[in-house]
Amino acid sequence: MKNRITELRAERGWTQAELAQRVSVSRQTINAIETGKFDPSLPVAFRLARVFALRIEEVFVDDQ
Amino acid sequence: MKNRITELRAERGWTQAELAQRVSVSRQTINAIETGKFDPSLPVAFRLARVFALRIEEVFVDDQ
DNA sequence: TCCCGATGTCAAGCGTGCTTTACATGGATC
DNA sequence: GATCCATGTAAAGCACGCTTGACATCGGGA
Repeated sequence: MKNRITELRAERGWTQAELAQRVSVSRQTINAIETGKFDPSLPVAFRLARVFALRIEEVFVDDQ
Repeated sequence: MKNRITELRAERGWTQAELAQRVSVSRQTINAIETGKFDPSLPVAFRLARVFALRIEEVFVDDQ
C-alpha cells in the first residue's frame, strides 16, 4: 500500500508535526506512514483524506 | 467507524464465508467487522470496497 | 561556526487486527 | 427429532498501529 502523503503535505507547505496535529496522531506516526514502516488504521486514513480534501483512493494506492 | 458490509453482502446473496474468501480473510474476521468488534486494516478495507465495486467511503462511514 | 527546525529512527509498552480451533445457537428442510 | 447451514462467540497467539521519550543528522540562517 503506497501513499502520496509526503507529496500532498509538501504541496500544502505543512511539516510532519503540523500534519500530525491536524489528524490527531504523533509526529512519529506520520513519519512512519510516509517512510512506509506501516499502513495507517482506517480511521487515521479517513482523517488524512479529510485534511487533504481528497478521497482515500486519491491518497492511498493499493498495489494489490 | 460504521460500515454497510452486512447490507452490501446481503444484496449480493453472499454468506460471510463467501465474502471472507473473496477478500482473503477468515470468516471470523468478516463477522467481527460486521458486528463492530473492530475496524479492518486499510488493505482489507480496500479489498472489501473492490469486491463490492464501490469506493471506500461508500462502504465505511466515518462518524468522526 | 553555532543554533534551530525538520526529519529519521530506536525502544518499550499497550491495544488492536487477524489467525486457527472450537463450540453454541437458530432456522430450514427432511 | 435429526441434520445442515449460516451466524455468533471465545481463547490463545502473533504481528501491526500508535504512543511517549529520546537521540542523531542535515540544511539554512544569524
